[in-house]
Amino acid sequence: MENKLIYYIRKWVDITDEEATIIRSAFEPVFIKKKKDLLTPGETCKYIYFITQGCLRSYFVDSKGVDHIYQIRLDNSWISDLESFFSQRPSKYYIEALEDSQMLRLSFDQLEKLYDEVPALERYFRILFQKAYINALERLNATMWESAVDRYNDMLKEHKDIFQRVPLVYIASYLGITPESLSRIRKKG
Amino acid sequence: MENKLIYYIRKWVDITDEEATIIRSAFEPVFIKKKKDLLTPGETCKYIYFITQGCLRSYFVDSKGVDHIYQIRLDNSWISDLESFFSQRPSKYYIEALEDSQMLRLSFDQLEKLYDEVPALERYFRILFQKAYINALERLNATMWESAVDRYNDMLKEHKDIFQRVPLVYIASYLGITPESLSRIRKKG
DNA sequence: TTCATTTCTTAACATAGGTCAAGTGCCCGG
DNA sequence: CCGGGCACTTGACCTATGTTAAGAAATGAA
Repeated sequence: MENKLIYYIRKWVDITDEEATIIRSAFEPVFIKKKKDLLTPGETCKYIYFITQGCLRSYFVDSKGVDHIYQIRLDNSWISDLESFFSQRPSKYYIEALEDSQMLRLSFDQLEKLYDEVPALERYFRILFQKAYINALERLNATMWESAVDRYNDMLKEHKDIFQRVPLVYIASYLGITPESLSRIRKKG
Repeated sequence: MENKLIYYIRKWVDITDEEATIIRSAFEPVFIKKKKDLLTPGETCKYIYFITQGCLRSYFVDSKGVDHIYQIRLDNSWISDLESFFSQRPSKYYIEALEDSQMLRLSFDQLEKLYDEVPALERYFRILFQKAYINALERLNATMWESAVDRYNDMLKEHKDIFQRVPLVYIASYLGITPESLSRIRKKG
């Protein structure tokens, strides 16, 4: 399980076996049951999580009580509320398991320590955030300027795996539309 | 001019005077006239730019010939097409000066070299991308779930400086609406 | 100072997607 | 193996924002 993490880190940066050992020991395995929350609003996000198995969503609830999902993450990716995590201040978001999930978590202090001990890890996160940022801008452009139909088709093409594991209500929210609209889009396609 | 850059870097990471000197000498000053392009689609983005004075926009042109602006940047911030820059492949975007602008530019190779010579700079960019990513997600949530009126008011509050320097057509595009809509919103408010 | 261009506004009409309400099917816990 | 509540669909109607078209106001180059 920790080796999976090392495997994914090594896709982007070189780390020695000694460094790998240091990294492995800084993480702590955690398990969460479907429908349970990893984070709730008001709480400070103490960890970043590497998902080794499972599926989670991040969302906020508006004044009318409606969920708005901005992230759905599957195995071998990271999840957290970075805003809360890096500022160590209360979060606005929920993070909830959509399946029973296994993760490796790393605390804020451990991460700061690791950056000094293993500079390659700081490079890894630099690359990770860089890619995440580029991605977020792409998604921003798509939500601003593409129709719901196009966004749906793009998602079908690039994230078929999510469709096989996540109820359509959540996918609709992630796409920025209502379940009713998604249903109509699917009917035509 | 280079000192301004060092000043802004030191807001986030500690660097020695020696390191500052190395950094300064890796950048090259450039000037661009209003309405001129720093980057056009098809071209590979060879530099990241720190704006010391001026204002620029990043945008793409859709199949109907309409501009869609996703970034407006003023003095003391960075601009580039990171997707093209980091992959060193052709860009999809324009970057254009909205005012006569002065910048410091850093090439891809120079940056890679700097990361090794000055690890604190890699930390700086890790933090920069991290913040940019958090920001992009906030903006994504806003465009998905807030009305145009709310987004306009948020922007008025947080980027009043842009309103004083940039024509409303561009601000409308940045907000994801038409100039006509923005005009109506302003009439009421 | 003048003319051309760019910027901004207004109004009438069009449409994508939201809202509300109801109904079907099906999964899972007891 | 039953029953309640999710998950999904459908239809009628609504609204925010886009589209088209025109003109007024501001800016800037000659």
